[in-house]
Amino acid sequence: MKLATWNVNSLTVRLPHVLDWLVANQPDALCLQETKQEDSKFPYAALQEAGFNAVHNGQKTYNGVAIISPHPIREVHVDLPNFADEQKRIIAATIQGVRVICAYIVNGQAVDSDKYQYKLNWLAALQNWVTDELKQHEKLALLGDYNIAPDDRDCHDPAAWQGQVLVSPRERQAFQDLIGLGLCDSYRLFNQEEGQFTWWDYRMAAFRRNMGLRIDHILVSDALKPLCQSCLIDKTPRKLERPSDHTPVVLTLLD
DNA sequence: ATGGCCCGGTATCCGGGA
Repeated sequence: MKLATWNVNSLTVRLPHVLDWLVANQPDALCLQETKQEDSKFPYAALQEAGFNAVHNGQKTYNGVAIISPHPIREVHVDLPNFADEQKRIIAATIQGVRVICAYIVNGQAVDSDKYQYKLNWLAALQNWVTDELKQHEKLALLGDYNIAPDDRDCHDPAAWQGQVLVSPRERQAFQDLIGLGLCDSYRLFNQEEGQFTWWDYRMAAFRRNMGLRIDHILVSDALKPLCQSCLIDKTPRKLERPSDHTPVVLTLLD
């Protein structure tokens, strides 16, 4: 089984890349973030033509999440319960017996901003909800754009980023709190290197210079951990014309 | 040569992303 996550930074712009990637990689589930479109604009027909079902929780201009799969998509859930939020950041579904949660975690902008506090509150609500989901679904994967680089290894210049949003101690603690639920960072099961990134700024030739962050993650429950075969960052789409600034992360599990 | 972006909206810049 192959699970993947990709922040596409507008599905309207990136649909050709997504379709090409789906055909080439044939994932069992692809989680998208930042579709930036209402449900009525979501390209169900184009995906169907390529052999994929999809569910979408979208809004105009901002945010928006989707799960795409060639299999039946069951038990669909949107948004965090007990957390009033206009922003569309969560969609979950059961696919081939695995609970797949697609999350677009808040960016936070700057540690002294209201958006940072919203990020921490949102993460606390996520923690509560995932706790409940784990009680109901032993095989669970939490995929998405976390907007958190968990460790200094996951940042191209830890000294320059010290204390900034995306690497701040409180955000990293929230990430570790998720790990504490019995999840693990599947990428780090296979690779301990620094300089392994999933996002590079569009500016400053950051991709060519590998000035990036590892902020897109696939966390898996204890029941899935022994089934993990590989977890890879696919830089191919980042090299295309008009790329997303994020690139896919792909986890392969034993069936 | 060390750095100069990209997206949507209804805009001819601005807010947001990270």
